[in-house]
Amino acid sequence: MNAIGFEHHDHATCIASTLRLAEDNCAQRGLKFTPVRRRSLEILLREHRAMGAYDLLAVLADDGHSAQPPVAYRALDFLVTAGFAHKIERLNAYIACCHLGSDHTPAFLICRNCRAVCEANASQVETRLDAAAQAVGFVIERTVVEAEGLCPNCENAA
Amino acid sequence: MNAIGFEHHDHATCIASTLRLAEDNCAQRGLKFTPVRRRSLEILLREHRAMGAYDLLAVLADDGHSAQPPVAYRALDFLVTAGFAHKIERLNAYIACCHLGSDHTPAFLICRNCRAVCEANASQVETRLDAAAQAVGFVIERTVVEAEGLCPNCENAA
DNA sequence: GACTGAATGTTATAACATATCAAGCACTAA
DNA sequence: TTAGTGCTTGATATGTTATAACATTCAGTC
Repeated sequence: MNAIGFEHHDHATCIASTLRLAEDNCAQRGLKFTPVRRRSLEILLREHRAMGAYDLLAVLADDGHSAQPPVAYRALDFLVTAGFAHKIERLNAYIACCHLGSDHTPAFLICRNCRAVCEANASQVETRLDAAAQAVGFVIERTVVEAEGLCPNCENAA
Repeated sequence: MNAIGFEHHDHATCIASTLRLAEDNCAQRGLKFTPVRRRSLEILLREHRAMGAYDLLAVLADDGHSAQPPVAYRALDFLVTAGFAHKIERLNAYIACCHLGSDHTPAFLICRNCRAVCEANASQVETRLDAAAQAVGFVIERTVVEAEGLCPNCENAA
């Protein structure tokens, strides 16, 4: 498991390189990485934890963008569809993907205290579920795996 | 995996016996299985798929109960806490538990077409996640496993 | 320049959820 | 028996998350 989310790292570099990755990725796929979309991803990356759509909207509004909900939801929809961000269902919130570019099935470890989110790999989990689903004739299209608890930092602080 | 949710079964008996189970369970644990709570569970069992809180509320209102949101949310909170119902995070909806009484870690197969939900067992899934979480020092308290796709019925109809 | 399609702006509203305080009701202990 | 205690319910208000619908702008291109 990769513990990005709970560990310290060079955040400025992480943001810059991810944005560049996203840019290249869009160019390759013919997607339009517009200012709002780019800025939204940047905000999510900077925050580095689950953000509500309205939290994002507030920051976008400070930038001078329109402050209407669809602005945020459209940007988020683009980012999630493109694979640049994920929705955390448990929190009704969104987070930048930290394995951008690689096709992956994420699982999330969500700290109930500080809202930090660690993106882990759920491919093994999905394999198991898939087998079970096949047994009853169910065709899985998308899987949500989210664990809620205490991250190392909050656990130690308690 | 148990395919309750996608298979036909004697529904009237299933409802009656589950209600009885819940009743006994409450008696044992000193919980109050009040009319609203009982009726809410009955409605969820009868529907047998994910229901929004406001869907439940509408039915309760038809019964003559107060039609204010807290009525539904309190009942749902009781049922979920008692283990008689589960929340489906992906849908912001609720479903009656079909393994009432046994301590279990549910996984859900959610049909995106008909909203039918099959409650499967996720204990293996959780074991894997737990190991991964321990590796980064995360303490899991609750796990959400939800797969979205097409149930056998809708798959065949397509 | 006019057409096309995608992106964005804007208004309105739907859908989901909780805070707060008052009132009722069952249990119990003096 | 009655006063107290705590849980349940009633009621009002509001907060939070999300989308429908339609107008406008803008880049690309014929």
